[in-house]
Amino acid sequence: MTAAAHTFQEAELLIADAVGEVIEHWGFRKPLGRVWTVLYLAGDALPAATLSERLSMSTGAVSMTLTELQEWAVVRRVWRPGERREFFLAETDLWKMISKVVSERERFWVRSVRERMEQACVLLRTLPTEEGKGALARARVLLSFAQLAENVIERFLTSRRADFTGFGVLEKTARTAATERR
Amino acid sequence: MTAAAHTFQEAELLIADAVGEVIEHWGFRKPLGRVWTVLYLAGDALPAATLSERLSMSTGAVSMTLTELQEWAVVRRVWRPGERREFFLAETDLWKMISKVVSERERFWVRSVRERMEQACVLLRTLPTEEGKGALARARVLLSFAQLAENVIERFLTSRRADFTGFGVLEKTARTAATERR
DNA sequence: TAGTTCTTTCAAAGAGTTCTGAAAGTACAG
DNA sequence: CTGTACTTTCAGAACTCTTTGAAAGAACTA
Repeated sequence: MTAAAHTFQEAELLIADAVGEVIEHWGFRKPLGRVWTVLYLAGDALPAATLSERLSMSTGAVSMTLTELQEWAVVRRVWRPGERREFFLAETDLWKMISKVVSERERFWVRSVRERMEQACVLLRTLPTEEGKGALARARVLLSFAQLAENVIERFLTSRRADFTGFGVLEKTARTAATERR
Repeated sequence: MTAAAHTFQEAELLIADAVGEVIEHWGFRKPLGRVWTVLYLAGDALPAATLSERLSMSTGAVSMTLTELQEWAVVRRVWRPGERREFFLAETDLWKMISKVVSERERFWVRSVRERMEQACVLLRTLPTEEGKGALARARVLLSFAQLAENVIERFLTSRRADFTGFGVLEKTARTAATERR
């Protein structure tokens, strides 16, 4: 292997593992982030064997991971004329990917939390005791937090990027990237 | 047990489990959320035995959970004159709690992700190949996302509540009860 | 001091999750 | 149809995380 190829794979692994952590923090398995990252950085479709090699994963693990990534529409399968094996290509629109997960997973989850809190408030309202009244007041605070979260998600999904405009690193940096100085 | 007490505990468990899930989603153990919730809803200090009873947890689990909650300054220990056992009281300022976690945990974590991405970009800059240049461009996109996240966190911590003003369920309902401003 | 009551600790059990790799499945070429 | 190349599946292994409960510890009382 050339020195350049070695450097490339070092950087690749560094980013793959970082993304793996992020994605794990978000409730997915680490390998999903790692595999997606390798495909994303490649900028081109790659066969499963390459992924297995570069990330030291078994064929089984790669296969399962690619299946899951395709279910989330974050990777897609492509055919190469003349090639027998299949290639995999990463989705590149990050906002689209994030929206999809928020919309298909977070949304229902937060709603269920909010609903259970409402249900609990209904129960607490029937209580005449001092303890019951106090608990109701506090339960309502928690409920309002759940509602806040639901609102934020709803707005995010309609506005496509919530109110992150103004935090705007993206607008500037994504193009020029004057960031890594060392 | 009276009917009212039964209703109370049903509601309590409903909320405790919902909060447990939320907190688990946020990377903590479920029992932390459950125990905190019981204390919070009680609005008063409670002995460990009560928690163990109401949440069906072993004494050991309750003790460990309370220790962790105290480390996060989300519960504190209270001494009652004439009582031999100790009582535990929930912190009620939700924003304060959230800020603390973001500040002491998320902040460093996101920074480490961003740093690794910068490091990877530095490596990729040295590559003359087409593959290397393309990967660098894409790595910079990921880096800018990490920077965005870091910015959001930073702003959240300085503004105490990010730009959630305008999503404002909280202004109506919660402010009076939960959040006394600083 | 000894006795009582409550709390903490931690080794081991238990539960849950993820990965491996061999075998089965699929698809294509000759 | 048969052989080859590749992919998927899934039972079991390996691993991680959590909880239990008994014993040690601590704090107070008499």
